[in-house]
Amino acid sequence: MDAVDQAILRRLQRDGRQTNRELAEAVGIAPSTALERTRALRARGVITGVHAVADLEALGRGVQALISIRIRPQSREAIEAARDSLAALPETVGVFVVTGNEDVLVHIAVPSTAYLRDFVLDRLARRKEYVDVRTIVVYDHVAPAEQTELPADGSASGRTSRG
Amino acid sequence: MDAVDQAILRRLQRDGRQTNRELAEAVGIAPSTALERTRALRARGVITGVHAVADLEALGRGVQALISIRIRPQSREAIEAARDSLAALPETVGVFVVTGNEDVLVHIAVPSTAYLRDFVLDRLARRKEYVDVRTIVVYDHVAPAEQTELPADGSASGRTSRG
DNA sequence: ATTGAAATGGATCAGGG
DNA sequence: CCCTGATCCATTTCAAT
Repeated sequence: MDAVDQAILRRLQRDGRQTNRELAEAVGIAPSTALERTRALRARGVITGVHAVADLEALGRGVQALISIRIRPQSREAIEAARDSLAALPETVGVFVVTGNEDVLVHIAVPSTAYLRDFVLDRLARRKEYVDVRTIVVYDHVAPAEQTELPADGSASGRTSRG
Repeated sequence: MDAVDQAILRRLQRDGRQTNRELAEAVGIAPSTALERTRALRARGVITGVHAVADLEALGRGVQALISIRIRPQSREAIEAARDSLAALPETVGVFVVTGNEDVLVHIAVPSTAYLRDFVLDRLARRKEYVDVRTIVVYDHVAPAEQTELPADGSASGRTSRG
């Protein structure tokens, strides 16, 4: 990942549909080179895909929630099964498998609070393998499109050690 | 949003770089029509953008966490300022503004647990306006690319009322 | 690893159903 | 609102550096 790769990645995260020519000109290389670099980023698994993003409000899903769940039994199999089954629901935006008091956190977006209630009560709380189902309403969710490599050292201001 | 719009949205969420021709053939309309439909989806705000997605592991950021924070004062201004300031950090993958005991939940991805420690202690816990900073490690995070409209009624199996 | 040029194929628009 | 067909332009390949 040299500076050119980083610039390409940054620009494609911002706009995944810009033409290869624009991209090449913006980063100062020939179109054929830009194409090869971009392909290499894909081949190395740095770029996993290019996706259109839909606005959840525009889809009539203006109510968002995070639902924490403990899975029983607390085995790898049960937790992975829960993760996949929850991720497959059309209401689901994301699933986190986490440490702490809960095992998974499900981010969902639904049309209304009535829908939210039915979803939680009828589809989650009823399952014997999901216990301690707790709902947190999400007022707002922002997700920066640009994800970059990080400098090795995270402390921009003030380290633990001084020497 | 008729069936054609939904099919277009679904396919562009899966692959935002497929050609307009492929798209048109897949959904069974002419390329010019597909172009117009796609533009309309953008114009209506259903499609907000097309973005390349980077693999956090490949970026050397294999350690993820969710950090819950209470904001003080608990005013709109303070919470929105915190949200924007947290979203602007290069470590941040997403920020949730939530109900409950905490005000915001920050999803971050960093290179190591040492980095995580420094980030939490030096960059968050030091701020007087962030109180009750709690870290949950994320073992796994999945986010389905496809987000669709939902049927008006969420209870696929078993309703509260019967008649 | 990068480039320039040639050919293949897609985006786009006008005109008509 | 949708399609057909023509033009223009981007993508892609490849030989050479």
